[in-house]
Amino acid sequence: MSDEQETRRGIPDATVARLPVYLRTLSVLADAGVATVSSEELACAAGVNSAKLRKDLSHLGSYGVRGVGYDVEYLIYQVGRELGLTQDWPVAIVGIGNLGHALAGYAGFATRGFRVVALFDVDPSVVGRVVGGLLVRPLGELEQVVRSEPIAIGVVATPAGPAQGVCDRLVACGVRSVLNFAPCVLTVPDGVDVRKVDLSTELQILAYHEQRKALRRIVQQGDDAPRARVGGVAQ
Amino acid sequence: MSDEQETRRGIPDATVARLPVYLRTLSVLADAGVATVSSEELACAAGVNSAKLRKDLSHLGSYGVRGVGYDVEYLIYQVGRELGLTQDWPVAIVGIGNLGHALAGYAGFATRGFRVVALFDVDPSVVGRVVGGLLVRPLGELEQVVRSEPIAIGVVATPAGPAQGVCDRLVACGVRSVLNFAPCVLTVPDGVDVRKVDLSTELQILAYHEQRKALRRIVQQGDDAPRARVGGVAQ
DNA sequence: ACGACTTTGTGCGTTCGTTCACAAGTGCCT
DNA sequence: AGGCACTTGTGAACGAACGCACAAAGTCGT
Repeated sequence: MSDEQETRRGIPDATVARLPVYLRTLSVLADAGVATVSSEELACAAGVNSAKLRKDLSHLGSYGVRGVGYDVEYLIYQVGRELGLTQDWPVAIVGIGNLGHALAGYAGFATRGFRVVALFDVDPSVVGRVVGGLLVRPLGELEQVVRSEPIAIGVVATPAGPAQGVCDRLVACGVRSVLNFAPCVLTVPDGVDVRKVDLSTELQILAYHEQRKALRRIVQQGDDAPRARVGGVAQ
Repeated sequence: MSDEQETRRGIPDATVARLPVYLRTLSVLADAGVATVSSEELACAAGVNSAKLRKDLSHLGSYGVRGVGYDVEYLIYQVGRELGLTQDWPVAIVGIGNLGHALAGYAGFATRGFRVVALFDVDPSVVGRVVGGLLVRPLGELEQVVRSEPIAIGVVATPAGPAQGVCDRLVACGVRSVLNFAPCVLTVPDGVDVRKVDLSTELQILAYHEQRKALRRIVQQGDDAPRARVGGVAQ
């Protein structure tokens, strides 16, 4: 695929989802003083197949050197640039409960171009307090603040009930990317991206596999004589 | 595919990942007093294609009635059973910082068979405090506690540094499912499942798409003439 | 300068997931 | 009883993603 096409069409979603992992792995290597890394080493550290890693990186361009590997610093720069981390992304968090509190103080935000610039809540007992060095504002000021300081990404950390309403208001203010921690599906117009982070969902997926593993053990025990094809069960 | 095969081989990962969403959507409907729902309605509420929803549900069995739809209560029971939510899953959280604090108090845990039974931290200023009704224990007691009250799922909410060590200790105690909030890749032996929740990754994915949208707007505006090279981004 | 060795970038077959489209089944109304 | 309107469950086509395997391209030692 030509570079022109690549730029126009974009990178496969599956690849984009892995780039942050590569980036973090690379940062660890850089901090350890590693200057060059092969796809095999990097893939192993990132927990993926090396061919997949190479194909992923090839979507960004040809930044490797055959027989040598990738220059760590240079690759960090290229991946970061592709992800848009060379820019500054102002973030607003709505809903400063337990989770919002944790998010406001999360160091990971600051490290990579993300800057929390505003916190909002409806609860009068929370409004006015300072969390993570920022004043918590009443939700009513959302429109005004977002207009004065353009917000790129809105984080919804409210309960499920008010989440859609908050999201609608964010979108109305021009926010086109939303990170949703509320346990519900958010509906947005075309051109707006939503990603959901759901602790409960993850736990339930783990529970499914856990149940499966328990079941398999039982089958294995009681399955001495007849049907011996226990080995074939594994994924 | 026969039911026998289905039970043995399991349900596709992509389907398992959506079941919790269906379950929550169904619960909302049930609370609203809805007795019966069609695949089209449920799919819309859950934000997926109706054919996909039907195929997903068909993996659990034939629980729909043609011409009518699905019985909400019955489907809730079946999905919950498939996910293993009829059982009780004891959960331990390691790392009671901002995030661990939020997790310990998260209501979503309790609602569906998950029961937080132990909290651990290394920080002496946190150990001994009561969070979400539970005493925070020193990390040294982990082995002892996990043995006396079998833990099904371990939640790692520590910084990246100690995460792998904590994970290893959990696995050594017999924990076979880990939910990882630390920004790093956890390596575990076969038979252990790990799922990662990463706020920073999600933000970076949003940033990528946000950058893309911004770029596209620029191209659209300045693309009257021949098409100069798009922002010179790729090279 | 040259050959042996290493590692990238990618073409290709395979697997997994999504979507369409429709036959088969169900309830309702006449 | 029979026809009609509606909905499920699924075969089949399509598309995305994965991983193997290898040629191309580079380094390093002699």
